[in-house]
Amino acid sequence: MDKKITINDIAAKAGVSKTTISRYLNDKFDNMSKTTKVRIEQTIAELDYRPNRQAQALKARNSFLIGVSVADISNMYTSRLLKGIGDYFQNTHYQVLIMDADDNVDRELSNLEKMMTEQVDGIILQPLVHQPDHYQFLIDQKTPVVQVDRYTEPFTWPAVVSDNFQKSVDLAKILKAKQYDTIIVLANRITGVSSRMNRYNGLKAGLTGSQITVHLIEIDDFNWQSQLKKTIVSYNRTAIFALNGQVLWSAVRFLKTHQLRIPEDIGLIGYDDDQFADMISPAITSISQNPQEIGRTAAEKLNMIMTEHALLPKNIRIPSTLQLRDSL
Amino acid sequence: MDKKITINDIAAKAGVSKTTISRYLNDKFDNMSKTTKVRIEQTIAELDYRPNRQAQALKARNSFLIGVSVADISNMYTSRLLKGIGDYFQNTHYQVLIMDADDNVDRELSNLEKMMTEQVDGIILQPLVHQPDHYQFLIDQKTPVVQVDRYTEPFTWPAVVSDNFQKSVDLAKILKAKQYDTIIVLANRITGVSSRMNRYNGLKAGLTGSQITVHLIEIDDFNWQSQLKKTIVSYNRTAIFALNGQVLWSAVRFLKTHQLRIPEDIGLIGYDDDQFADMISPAITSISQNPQEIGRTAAEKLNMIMTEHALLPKNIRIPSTLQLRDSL
DNA sequence: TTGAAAGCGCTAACAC
DNA sequence: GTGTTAGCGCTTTCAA
Repeated sequence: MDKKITINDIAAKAGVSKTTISRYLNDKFDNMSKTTKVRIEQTIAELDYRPNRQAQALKARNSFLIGVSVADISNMYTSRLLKGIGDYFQNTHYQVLIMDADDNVDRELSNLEKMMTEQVDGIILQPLVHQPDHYQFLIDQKTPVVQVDRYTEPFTWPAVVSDNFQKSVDLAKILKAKQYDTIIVLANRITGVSSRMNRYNGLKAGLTGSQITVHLIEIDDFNWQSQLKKTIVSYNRTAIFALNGQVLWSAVRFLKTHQLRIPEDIGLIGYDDDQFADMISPAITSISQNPQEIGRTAAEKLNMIMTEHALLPKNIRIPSTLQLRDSL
Repeated sequence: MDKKITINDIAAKAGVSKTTISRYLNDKFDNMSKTTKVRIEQTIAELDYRPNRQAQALKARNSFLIGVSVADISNMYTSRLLKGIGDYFQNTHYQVLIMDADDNVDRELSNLEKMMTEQVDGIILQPLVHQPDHYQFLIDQKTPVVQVDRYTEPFTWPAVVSDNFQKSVDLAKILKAKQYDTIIVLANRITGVSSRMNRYNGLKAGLTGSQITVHLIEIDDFNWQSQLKKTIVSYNRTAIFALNGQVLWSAVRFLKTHQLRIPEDIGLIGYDDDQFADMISPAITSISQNPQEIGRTAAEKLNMIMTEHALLPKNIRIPSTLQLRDSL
């Protein structure tokens, strides 16, 4: 690698002091002669000089780095979330440092530690843990944080989330109208994940007063398949509510394996993955979130906190939409 | 935000010079008294001090930052690629700066410029453009680069890719055995994208000597649907070869809309998205890549170049697998 | 076993 | 209109 060109090289070559170069770099042309400006411009172009961001950051005492901690980078929800975040920061002077917790609490913590040593100016966090004191060091450092998809409780940082509870209440109405007697909620471990809890609790809330029973089955349990089978055979009209895209596809695969017909033998409704949900027969009724908008909004809010010390509401809810198709 | 704790604060509180603190931070305990070490340890814990990476980077003259430029962050291939890259660098002292070109050449260039000002130590690039001189400034700066998924030509940087050409040759054999008379290759614009070119050319190469004709239809063309329809009706036994996951699903949707049965009316084979490919009826035969391994390997190779100035082969091919299902 | 001092690339207060 | 100088937080040489 060549020796890097620095501000001193430019100053020497252009025959001015580095202060003047710095002024040029920061658009302070008020008191700069046309000739100087042009000469600096040429020199920079000639030497293909780029100011060193580390040095600028050191001086400015902030890094212009944003940390983004996601639960698992390898699913569609996350991809679209990151698209939204990236689109927003694209037009700012912030760079985005994305870290994947891989659904591992220790790794998440280690990632957040790394972000702190990188001096990130703010963090967008999809928390793995529900208790905010787990993130005590972030609180202590007073780092600006915006949560996405889920939140910790009691309130610590604002969160941009889907309208999970309300949409499940809406869903409950439909389920009642369709005369189901049992709903099986199929999910990853829901304890401590606010989005999943809200979907589950919303459904139960919407169902109160009806005769419909709700069973929760977590696919992290080794015997979820036998649990599921047992529950299905015990009731007449059953529907499965799959709390996210990956679980939805596990459910579809399960029903296919056991040759259960949708919706004749069993109803099915899922979250996410709507681009595939209408691809199979029958098309799956699903609740479609807007992760890109969640990401964009979270980025915008974080920027507001960082630049204007804005005070935000606890929750900002981005609407999702219930896509009625043929599986209920 | 509180005043940040610096090495000086620790030095003052621990009653030693910052040199000693620096030694502690860099594990240089050879000549350090036990007492000093313990006192420093306590002071750091007490003040919750974290060394400033910008300052370290400035001094060390490298940033320990890796730039990753992806064509489009919002698809499964990319997610899994990033998972692999992240997993590798997780255990190093490098951080990963991911930037999304959003399939936009200008934005890609702007992203790469930003990476350079961030002083990244190396770049993993999924190039949008085939001509290396488009990336001339990276060449001039002698930045270590490893390409993924695609490559520029003539040779400039090593690339970690799927065995695209060979797998298409294999596919051609199957297509011949199944007595198709026409293959429609459905793709995004293939010019300048080496992976797509290799899939297309591999198919043609494998088909030479047979009577089978090959049609290329690019779904970026506004009238691709009518082109596709026209081509299908002109032949007897036609199969569609969809060159990536997104195109595959466009094809499935098209066939569904036009009520064409797979494989009776038309054969179908696709790339990627194998987790959904066996979900629909009939299950779709597809070529399944290993993007996570591509990412991991690229990261590893880049690290080798950066640390040992390793010389790498032009191409490192990660095997993909042909998943025979029911759509041919 | 430890410290003083210089310097990484940049910015900004102050001077002229 | 431009330059001198100090300093951001850290590492490292040289000296003690």
